[in-house]
Amino acid sequence: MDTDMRVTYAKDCPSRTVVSVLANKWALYILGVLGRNDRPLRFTVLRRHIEGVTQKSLTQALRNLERDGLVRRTVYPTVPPRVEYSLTDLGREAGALTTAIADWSKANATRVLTARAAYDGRADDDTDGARGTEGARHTDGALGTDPR
Amino acid sequence: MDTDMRVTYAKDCPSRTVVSVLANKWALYILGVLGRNDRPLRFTVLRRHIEGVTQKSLTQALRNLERDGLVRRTVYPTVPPRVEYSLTDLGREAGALTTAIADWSKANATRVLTARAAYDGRADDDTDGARGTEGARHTDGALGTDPR
DNA sequence: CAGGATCCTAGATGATACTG
DNA sequence: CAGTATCATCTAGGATCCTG
Repeated sequence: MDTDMRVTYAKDCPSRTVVSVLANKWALYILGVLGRNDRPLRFTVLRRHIEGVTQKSLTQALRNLERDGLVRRTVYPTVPPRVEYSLTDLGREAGALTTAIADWSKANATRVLTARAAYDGRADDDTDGARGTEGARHTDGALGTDPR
Repeated sequence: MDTDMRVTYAKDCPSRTVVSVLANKWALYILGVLGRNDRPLRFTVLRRHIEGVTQKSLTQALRNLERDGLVRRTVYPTVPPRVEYSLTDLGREAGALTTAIADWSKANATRVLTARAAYDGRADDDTDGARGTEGARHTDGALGTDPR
């Protein structure tokens, strides 16, 4: 009867630190790509797989994942440089989880999008003419502007 | 041999829209809390469970989840108001996945944090005195300032 | 109690240019 | 190729005050 009083996710809980790493679009995609191929991938290849990511964001996300021991970065001192990324054991575990999310997202995208459309429809109704609820809610939504 | 050329996560892939919903700290926690208790929870209770979330962020996250059909919002027209949140079937599915992530995070926090410390240690070495790699990398890290 | 409306800023992201 | 460095931007999120 005290479930109303307990704190499930305490601020200082270490799990929060880890979650905040996984709760990242790019990190999710990286683990996904790396998890699906088990072979190490090069920076550029990785980037091609994750359409729309800038090299900066990708680099940053990779660094964070490397720092947290989820991704291994191997540098071959050749010229031109060759850097390969692969999952560590830890990363493979996490990757299984995030891949599950990506897969579920793909499988259920329609259900979600339908619900969303319905919700927006309702909102339009009782918002009358005042507006304010239109399409621009999320940042990432699938839009048409071409990848560049 | 063309796995190097294929795009795994296309920009217009609907899954990306869904992932961007789940790739959110607060959404993850909400699904987690709601998933663990199967009973509907009130706004304030929910908020207590997720330490550190502001009412704004919580409201926003809940709205998005409701919009996407993952969370059900029930309003009781009493005074004072009573609003309860619970998972839909869709939300329960997603919740299972995100809870898995939260659990894994909790279970492996040490491994991650250890790797992180090691990485930062190395960085400190070859950064010499120049600095720039210290503790402030991530936003969420467990800090000491009290919840308020 | 459960938010809505505002104001404001740190940090995330994008665009661009440069380099070992 | 695989970044690093910079500058401009943008906005999610925090702090506050208000209300049905």
